[in-house]
Amino acid sequence: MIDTPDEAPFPSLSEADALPPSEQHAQQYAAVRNAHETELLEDYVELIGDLIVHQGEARSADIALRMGVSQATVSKMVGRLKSLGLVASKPYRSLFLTEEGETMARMSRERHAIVLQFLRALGVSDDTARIDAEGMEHHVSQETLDAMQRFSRQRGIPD
Amino acid sequence: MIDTPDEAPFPSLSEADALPPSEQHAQQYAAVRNAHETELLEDYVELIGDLIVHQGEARSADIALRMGVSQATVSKMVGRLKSLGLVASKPYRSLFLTEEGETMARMSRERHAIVLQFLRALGVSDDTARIDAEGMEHHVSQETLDAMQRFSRQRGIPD
DNA sequence: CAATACAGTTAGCCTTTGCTAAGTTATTTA
DNA sequence: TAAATAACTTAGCAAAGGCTAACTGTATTG
Ligand SMILES: [Mn+2]
Ligand SMILES: [Mn+2]
Ligand SMILES: [Mn+2]
Ligand SMILES: [Mn+2]
Repeated sequence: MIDTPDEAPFPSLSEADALPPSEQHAQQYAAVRNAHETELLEDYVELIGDLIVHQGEARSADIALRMGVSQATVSKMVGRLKSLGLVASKPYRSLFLTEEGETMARMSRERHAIVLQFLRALGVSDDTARIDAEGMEHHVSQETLDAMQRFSRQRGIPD
Repeated sequence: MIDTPDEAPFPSLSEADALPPSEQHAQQYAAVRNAHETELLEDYVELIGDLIVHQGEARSADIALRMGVSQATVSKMVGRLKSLGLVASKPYRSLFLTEEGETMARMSRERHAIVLQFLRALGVSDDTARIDAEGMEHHVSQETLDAMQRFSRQRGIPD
């Protein structure tokens, strides 16, 4: 049997980091699963809000086009958004955000903008920054957002 | 009908950013959907590799504990990993990574480490950095990884 | 104003990712 | 070594998020 000392004589530089305690580890994954539950809702309400601002109204066909999914998929998702009280609409008519939907949209938009600006300030190209921000935004805590904002303000491109 | 000028006389400072062209916008969301398809696979192989290194073997019960899911969920996922050729095992025995699994685990682990180190270098606390890195890692392009690594090396905590 | 085109919905299918409950195999210990 | 415990698997269920095909309603326009 190979001799396994209780404590290494000195820590090797190439030694891999130890695993975190399992409860903490589990919490990491739980936070990710949690984010996944609201991600799409956030992107939908954000997009609906943006369409209302930029095009005057939010129509399912536009959402489908911009999301890159079928209209049927949008229709089903809109049903879910309505049942969650985030969106209001009459059959065959365009979409509106409820108060709650507006709030979620505003928060998502702000968070999205912070992440995007941060990536640009880091030196990432615009196209890549947009792609990465679309996914990263949902996995960024307030603490990290604050750090990003500090960084952007300090050495970022103005505006 | 309301008069809509072809071009605004001058850009307002508080004007919201225009929406990206719809094809580009759709590509952003497509990239996120794409990342979601491999995310869990990456976390599983990474964890299996880590367990083998740190505990000598990877057992389903450990994975379930660390992932924070039921053993049944792990069992089903392991079936998928095997069918994808990432994992090998005999019924009721512990798990091994195939060559392909090792490769995916190594890449995931490296990417994960870059993101984690970067967040710490940005000034984010360890606990938060771990949580955010677990989700962000799957949505970070090579270009962004490079930028993160540059930043960490330049003003990061050494090691 | 009728025909057509466009927009929205519904039905039915699939995959992924989770769960619980019940069974099977392996390991530990009395 | 038999019983008990722990580990693993299987079956069956559900929700989320995709799809296509078929249908219904709205808007345009000849
Ligand atoms: Mn967004
Ligand atoms: Mn997004
Ligand atoms: Mn990881
Ligand atoms: Mn992860």
